[in-house]
Amino acid sequence: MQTRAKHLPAEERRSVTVKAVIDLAGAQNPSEITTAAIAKHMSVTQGSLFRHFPNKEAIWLAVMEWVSERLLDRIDHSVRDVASPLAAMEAMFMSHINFVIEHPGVPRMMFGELQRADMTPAKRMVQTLLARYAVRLQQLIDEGKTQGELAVAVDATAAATLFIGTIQGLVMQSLLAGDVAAMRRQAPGVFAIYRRGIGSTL
Amino acid sequence: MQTRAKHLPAEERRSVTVKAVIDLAGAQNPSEITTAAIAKHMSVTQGSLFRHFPNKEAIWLAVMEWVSERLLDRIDHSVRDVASPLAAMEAMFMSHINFVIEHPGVPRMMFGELQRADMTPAKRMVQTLLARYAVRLQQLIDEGKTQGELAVAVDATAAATLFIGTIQGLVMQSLLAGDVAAMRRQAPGVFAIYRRGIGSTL
DNA sequence: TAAGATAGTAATTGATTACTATCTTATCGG
DNA sequence: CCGATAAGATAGTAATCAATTACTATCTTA
Repeated sequence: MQTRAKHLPAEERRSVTVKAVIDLAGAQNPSEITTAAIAKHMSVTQGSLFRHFPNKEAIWLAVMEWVSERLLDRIDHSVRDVASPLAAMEAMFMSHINFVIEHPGVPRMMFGELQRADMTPAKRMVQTLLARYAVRLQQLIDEGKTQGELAVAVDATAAATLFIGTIQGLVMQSLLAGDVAAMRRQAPGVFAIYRRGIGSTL
Repeated sequence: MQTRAKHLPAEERRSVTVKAVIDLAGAQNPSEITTAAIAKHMSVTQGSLFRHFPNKEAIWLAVMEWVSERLLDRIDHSVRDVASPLAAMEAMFMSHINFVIEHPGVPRMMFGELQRADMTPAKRMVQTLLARYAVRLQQLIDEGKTQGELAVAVDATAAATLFIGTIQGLVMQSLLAGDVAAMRRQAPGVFAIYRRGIGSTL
């Protein structure tokens, strides 16, 4: 049969490619995603991918750019109009969790990219994303301390590391259970412990 | 020149192979470690590996068996003779961190194995390891509650998830910084927040 | 010390990988 | 409506992968 793939404008095709990679990463080890698998998932021949990307690395870079924009947008939007720093951190946490539930492959891709030995453009993009993420966290932590919501004695760097780790722990748990939605169930309990750990009041 | 590799007993050669994989995993994405790279790292030809392992998967299984034994031994030993459950958890945490610092590839291998789509023997071994780990944690948490060190209101499952996540967060941070030893510096601060989050007293 | 068992090498296998050259078809501006 | 061009298919490439082969060196032991 073999129907020919729909003729898409280049930009749109690139966007579809990014989406395909994110989909596939939700079901397997991201570093084992082949260009053939990507092409198959979007009903296009393998060779045609290279009409829109110079090489595979460029595909990964595009994916991480997509992730950076969407994730930062999401958490920024969730934090807006939340006066309390602690409540803002919780909103940031939950919106991040929701993002991961929608795109379970994302944390795997980021972790996988970070452990590359060589410094690829995609790896640099992940580092930049996490740096920006950390800036937002530090800011909220500082505000929380001055407003008295957070214990002044709290190590801000450790608090930021643990915030990320909290999410990583939930991701690991969802991998273990083979159930992504388990994250949403466990998230409030986990954050409650974290909040208690940094909060000023008991 | 090419000196011939030393003639080793099979068991010893398998042990050397496991060590080689763990070494390599500390420096690159574990899922991209080839049999050729393993062989080269232990100064043996690629094909000779298959004298001692039926296939690559069997090598991975052996590695995860090694990890399971050593890690559980380490944490069990660190917990022994510590009366306070909370102090025991801290000892467990620090010995785990030390294990990871000695073998930075281990958490990457475990995470990578967990996200395999198919159920490989190695993946099952990781699941078993984490299940045993969780048992030990739950036990300490329960003891902590009965002894009054831990807040009874704490969600035990969430506390276990966060314990693992705390370590994952430190691993991620060390990947970002490209500095494994950074884990040891940050570990106490991170655990302090965790302890405050589950402890009964402020 | 002869002979079998064990552990190594070197070369090659088919499969799979990212990538490319060439041909074909769809889309769009004048 | 037509020609230019963008986007697709087809069919290759060299490199690399895990695994296997035929053969050799080195232990072990009767």
